[in-house]
Amino acid sequence: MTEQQSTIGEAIDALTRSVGIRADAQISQGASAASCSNCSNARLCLPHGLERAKLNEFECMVDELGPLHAGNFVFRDGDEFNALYAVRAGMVKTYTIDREGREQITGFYLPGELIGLDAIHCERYRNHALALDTSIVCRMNFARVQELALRWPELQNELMCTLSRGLAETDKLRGEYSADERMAGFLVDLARRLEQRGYSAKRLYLLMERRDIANFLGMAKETISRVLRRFQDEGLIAVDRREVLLLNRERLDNLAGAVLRD
Amino acid sequence: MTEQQSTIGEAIDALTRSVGIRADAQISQGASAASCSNCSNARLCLPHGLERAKLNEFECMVDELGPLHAGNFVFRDGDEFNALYAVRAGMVKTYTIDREGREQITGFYLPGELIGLDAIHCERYRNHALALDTSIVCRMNFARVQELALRWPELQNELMCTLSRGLAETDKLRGEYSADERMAGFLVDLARRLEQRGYSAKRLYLLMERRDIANFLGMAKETISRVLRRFQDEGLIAVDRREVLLLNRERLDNLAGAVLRD
DNA sequence: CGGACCATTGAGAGCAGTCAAGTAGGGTGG
DNA sequence: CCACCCTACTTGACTGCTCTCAATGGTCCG
Repeated sequence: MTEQQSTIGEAIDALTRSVGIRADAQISQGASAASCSNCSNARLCLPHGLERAKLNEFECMVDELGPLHAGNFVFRDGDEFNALYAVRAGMVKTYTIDREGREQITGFYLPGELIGLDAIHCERYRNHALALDTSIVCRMNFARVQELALRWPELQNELMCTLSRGLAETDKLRGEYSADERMAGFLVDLARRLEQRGYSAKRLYLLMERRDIANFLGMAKETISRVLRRFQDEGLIAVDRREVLLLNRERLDNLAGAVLRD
Repeated sequence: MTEQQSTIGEAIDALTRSVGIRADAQISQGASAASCSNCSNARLCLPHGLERAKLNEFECMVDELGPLHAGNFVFRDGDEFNALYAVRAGMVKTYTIDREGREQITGFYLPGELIGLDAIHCERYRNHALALDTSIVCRMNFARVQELALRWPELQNELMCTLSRGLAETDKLRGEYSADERMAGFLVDLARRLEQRGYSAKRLYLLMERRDIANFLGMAKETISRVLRRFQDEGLIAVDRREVLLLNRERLDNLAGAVLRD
């Protein structure tokens, strides 16, 4: 692995160094005890709102996995469900493969976001989860999470709020939107989430390929190209391969408004 | 209100009679203590899995509201969130109105299904909930549900499973499907849910108008008409206004397969 | 009977998909 | 270091599905 080009990639390198893991280590997907107390994502993640003592107890049941490299799986569709995963660094995409072999991307996950919530109600994961870049994830045994949630009202509440937020999010994507609206919605949503995590809200590095974005948004990859080009011609953004600069956030927000409904 | 024409309507009448409420009462939207122990939806609803003693305690905090008439609101977008609602009888649709005044339907709810889950993470309901037919709903104070969920692991689990199931459901609707696939998906989904509740899986009475179905599925109402007609011409269904007979379930399941992903 | 509302049907337009060709990096091997 | 290839991306031409607009038909009411 050579120099990282992405802001996210750079951040991962910094992070992995800080926890004493070399991002370019060969096959080191070992598990080690996590430290939620020191994690900068804690306020966005499941243990959000836990007081110090509880946080210390909570992190005992969290294992840090990684570094995963681009293309490594966190879990696969059909695997037995027994843990939620939180992204600690990097980016993970989830997707299913239907009977006809067609891929359907269900989400892109940033640090602090939980993966596997949709598997709680059955015993198996319902999609593949794949690292898009060098990533670290935290495994949280769900049975133990549930035990703690019985003892700590704030944890129970956080879990339910996270699930509820997920429902509200996906509700937004109903309805028919133009390619422009979808694309703007995607960019603005990503920018906001990155901003929450302390990254630049103006400069996005898309770790996924156009085909993935297209699939996620329900359009053809050629349309992604065309829309990005038009956005660029209109001065909304500047595109250089996978790097996107948001130049006119106001108009983008406006376009995205229909989709994101805020 | 004259003779009910729908199977659901008839069932509601029967039900409302059985609980001593006249369905055609004028403005009787009073609340009364509910009886989950005697409710035929219990196995599909939140108290699913609770033993007798707990069920008795659970139902103490449940209020039955109704009968609501078609067009009555259960709650409105922006109302303070403090309770989940379960449909006891009838059908409820939920929808939002965006800044431009456009309606976006987010769901149709059958007996035993929970409304308001997406509001848990904020203090306010995020959409309007409106009875499509004479309906009875059960109000469950959420703070008290949470208290009970702390004491009863099976209730906590049921809540999380319900939320998780909701996430998995909405994930299915991602992706781009043809008008035919969407329509078939809608019909098959409805048939399955009615079947679970003991209604005919072959004969559907659509309580909502074409415009609502169109909106929900992200298509034009004219397209709904055209697809239904074509389905009829091809012998898949028989349509008489809002009544739909499913004649070739296998081919419908097949068409729906892409959308429902089973 | 007339009005309101919903649904159907037809004609035409447009957005986005498909197919196909061309471009550009990035990586690999000689 | 260069030639080559592979993959991702872009761009163009054409097609087609579904939308929009508009007129008509049905049903339920008063």
